[in-house]
Amino acid sequence: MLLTEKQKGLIEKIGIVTEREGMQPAAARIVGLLYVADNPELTFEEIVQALHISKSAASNALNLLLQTNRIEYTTFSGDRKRYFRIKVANWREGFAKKMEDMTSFSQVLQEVLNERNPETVEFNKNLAELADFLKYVNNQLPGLLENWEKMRKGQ
Amino acid sequence: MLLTEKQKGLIEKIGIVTEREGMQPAAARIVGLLYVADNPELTFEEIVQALHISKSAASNALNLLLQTNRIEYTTFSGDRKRYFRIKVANWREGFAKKMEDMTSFSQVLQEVLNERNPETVEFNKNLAELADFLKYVNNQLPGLLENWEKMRKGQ
DNA sequence: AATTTAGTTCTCAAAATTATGAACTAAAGA
DNA sequence: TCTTTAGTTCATAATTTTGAGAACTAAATT
Repeated sequence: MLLTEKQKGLIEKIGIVTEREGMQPAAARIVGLLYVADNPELTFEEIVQALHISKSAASNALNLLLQTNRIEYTTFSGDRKRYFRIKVANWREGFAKKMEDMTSFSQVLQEVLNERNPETVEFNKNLAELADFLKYVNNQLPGLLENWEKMRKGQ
Repeated sequence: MLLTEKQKGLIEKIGIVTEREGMQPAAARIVGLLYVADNPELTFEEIVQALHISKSAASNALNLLLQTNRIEYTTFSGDRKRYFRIKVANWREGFAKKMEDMTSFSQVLQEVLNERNPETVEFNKNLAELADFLKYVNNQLPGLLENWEKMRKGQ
């Protein structure tokens, strides 16, 4: 596979963002590659060769990405290879996941609040505010998604 | 400082969330401690003792947290100690930061889109959708914050 | 049955991250 | 000026993470 310098740069950029989200380096590069490559369906070998990583690194990273639902693959009859691709149509799920994380953090804050020394009034007030805001955002986000869908259709 | 089992558990929970956000372990536990401790203003030594970490670990972690604007400290005249506390009133800033991250990812996706093979129509469509949604959410979130403030005042 | 091949697993090494403890600094107080 | 103390820095140790390469597996092909 041929990658332009521009493409390599973008893979790096996406890789860095994805790493910051907690992905390991090899997996993060694979994500970048699958976003950028001319053909969005790549085989195991193409990935290994494009990123200059070992088969074991590729195998581990691909399985991790499959487990975390960030990629998927298809096969074709009479061809043993798997064709991996980013689940880009899947971003709604990823979005939902982030919301869950937020909710659960809000709940931890609520728990903290229940345990807190009641004498630290100002501090507790701020904490309660934060917990409440997180809850609010969480409630509002699904509506935001709906509105966006509507707006799209409207156009 | 005396910590109940419940408090220790909460420090751990917050620590794990904070680590997942990219903080190093010691810093993440300090964050947890400052949320949970009865007194939300702790000295260097109290932190060292409460978390059983070395002075150097505490020093590094506290400076990291100061730099990233997650904590601050006050001093009192005639007392050389610094009293560290979570910038919990500061969550709006943290929120803004997350939004920026989102925007910049949306921009990377836009760049990817500009470079993409135009023949992969479906893929490109999904990508464009994602980029557009991120942009949309970004535009809407400030209004969400405003509405929340209004709602608060209204109550 | 032997071979090819897509991918996995295992062992181990390299690299990066994190933490320790001791020595040090600098301001304050005696 | 000597001592105390809050915090820093440095060398280095421990731990974790990551990746390589070779051996292996299992299905398909010959």
